[in-house]
Amino acid sequence: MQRRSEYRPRLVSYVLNNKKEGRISKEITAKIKQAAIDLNYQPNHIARSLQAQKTMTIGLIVADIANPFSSQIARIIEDEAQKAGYSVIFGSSDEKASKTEKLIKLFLNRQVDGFIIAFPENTQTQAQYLKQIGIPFVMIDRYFPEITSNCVSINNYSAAASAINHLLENGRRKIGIVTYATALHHLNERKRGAIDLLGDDAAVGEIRIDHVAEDVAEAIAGFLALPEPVDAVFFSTNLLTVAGLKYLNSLNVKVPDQVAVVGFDETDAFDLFYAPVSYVKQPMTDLGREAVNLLLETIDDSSLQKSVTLDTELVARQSSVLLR
Amino acid sequence: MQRRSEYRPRLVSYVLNNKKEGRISKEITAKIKQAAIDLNYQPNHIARSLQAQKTMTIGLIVADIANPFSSQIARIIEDEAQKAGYSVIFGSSDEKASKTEKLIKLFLNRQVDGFIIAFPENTQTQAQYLKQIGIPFVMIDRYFPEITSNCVSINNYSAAASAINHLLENGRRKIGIVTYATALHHLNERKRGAIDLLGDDAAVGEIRIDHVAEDVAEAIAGFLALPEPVDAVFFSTNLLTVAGLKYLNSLNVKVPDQVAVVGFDETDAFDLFYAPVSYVKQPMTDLGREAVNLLLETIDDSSLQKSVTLDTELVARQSSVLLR
DNA sequence: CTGAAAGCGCTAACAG
DNA sequence: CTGTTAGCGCTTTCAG
Repeated sequence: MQRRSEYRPRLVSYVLNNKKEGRISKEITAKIKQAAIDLNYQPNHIARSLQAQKTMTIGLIVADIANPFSSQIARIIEDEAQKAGYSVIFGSSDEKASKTEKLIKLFLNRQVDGFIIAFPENTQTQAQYLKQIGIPFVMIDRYFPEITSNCVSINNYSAAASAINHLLENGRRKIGIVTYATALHHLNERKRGAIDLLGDDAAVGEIRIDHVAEDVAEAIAGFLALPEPVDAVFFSTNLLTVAGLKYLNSLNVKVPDQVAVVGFDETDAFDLFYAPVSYVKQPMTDLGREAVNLLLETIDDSSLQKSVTLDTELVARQSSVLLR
Repeated sequence: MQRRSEYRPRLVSYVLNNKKEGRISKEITAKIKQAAIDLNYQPNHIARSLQAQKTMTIGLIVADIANPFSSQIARIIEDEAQKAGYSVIFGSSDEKASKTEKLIKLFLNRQVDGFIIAFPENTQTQAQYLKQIGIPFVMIDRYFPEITSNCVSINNYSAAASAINHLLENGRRKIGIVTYATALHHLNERKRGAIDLLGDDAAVGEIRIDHVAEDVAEAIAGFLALPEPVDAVFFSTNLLTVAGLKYLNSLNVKVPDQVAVVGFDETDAFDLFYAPVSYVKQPMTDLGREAVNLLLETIDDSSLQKSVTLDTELVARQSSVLLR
């Protein structure tokens, strides 16, 4: 941890950067390297950051790092960033605009080189602010159609449509859709993708994010009490899917016999359900990788403006198979 | 983002620190604060860190941030750290000593004020090194009995014992134990807590961490092929529990009729299983909170040496109820 | 090729 | 009360 050496000034720069310019004789090079090892020299990244105006740090803002979707993405981002020498500092927004704003300020003060953010509702201002001050950032998962900026997301509309089509092809007639009551565009695209295929036949339950269990129960109870009860439910989110399955269990409704189910995102819970749950699988690895790469490109060329849209895969299993 | 003001030098220090010493007249105070707002002054945390020799950053090293146990802990740590003005930089060790070493070096270079680490196997050297250089750190979840240092963990021995006792009380006679083949002390304590109650009656399966599905299947198959087949299985980890349940499902073994199950740690999957799974519940919030608090205390007083051991709770549900 | 010096933005110390 | 200065550890620049 100590430094102090007879060669202070350019030693560090040399040892670390192998600079061509200002070449140093081979013997002194060796001597310096040896000295660095002997003294267990450890560069002070902070000092370097201050002078370079670059911290090699990415600020990651997710909804909640404890949510599997967020943490899986975080893991990929960690790995991908690390390959390029970047570290990741993270924060959870809890879907709150105010927390998002605080985290952005904080990370900005900490001089992160760029952001990867899953923006909550009503944070257009924050996105605009980042654009305005010209700091590199990429929106992941969520995005604002009215703000053109770097963005990595899935094709939400067709992802939902594929789930509904699958249910229709498997003989389901009356399909319930469970989604959040939200202004989040990506979720509304999922809703639209589903409804466009169903028209008036669609039953829609809109769940308040802070009353998930309660509202999901109410929505499904409503679906089942319809004159023509639903024979399938599509959930637009993993949390909603889990909540929905719990409620169906508590009602002793048989999946898929009475109600078929298609969920969104992957979780172990889907495998363990007595009828393994069909779901829309997001390309997590690609999402994370593309986000980091796009950010790094933007750090290099701040004028960049690119949108990456990835396709999903429908994993069909027992929870939605054809009725016999 | 720009600074530049007529009051450069002590403005910043004052505005930010509200220092008592070197008091400033009220009017100039107001003027300075106004100027800070007008210029949208944002302190440069990096510069401050360099001079203060303090980054207000905690390095968190977990096994894998994508694992729910890690990410739940990370979330608590984030919140708790934030209350004290700290940010969290994280890395996943993948249970590899080499990755752990790299991350420690990296975070050290980045001048973190302290570490919270879930040490993998064979990283005693790393822990010793941290002790030796005198940087504050606390071990979480995992620890080395031979290294006295700050540590927050659960009482693994009695946690496992409580699970076994519960199974015995519910009429189970032959209990299988599924755990990792590992040098990790906390897992071996769980094993010991279980075996001490069972003696020769225990059937033990030791799973290689990189062959979980395969080895779990083999272990359980073995349990069931015993002259006296097991009527219960205790899993020492959430990943093992999930793998075990999947395999039992594939065998069409009925839980709890044929085999009772107690798992470790919580996950949504346990709720959705047709027989909600009993499990040893770790006090996640307390674990995270204590870890941060202990670290902060150690940052204040580096001579501190404290071990916090927390108790677990057995959540008994249908997967292990009394046979009728 | 190698020393010396400046400066990144901040805070602490020391004079006015 | 307020202005000036030095220095955190690094890299870049400018002289030798």
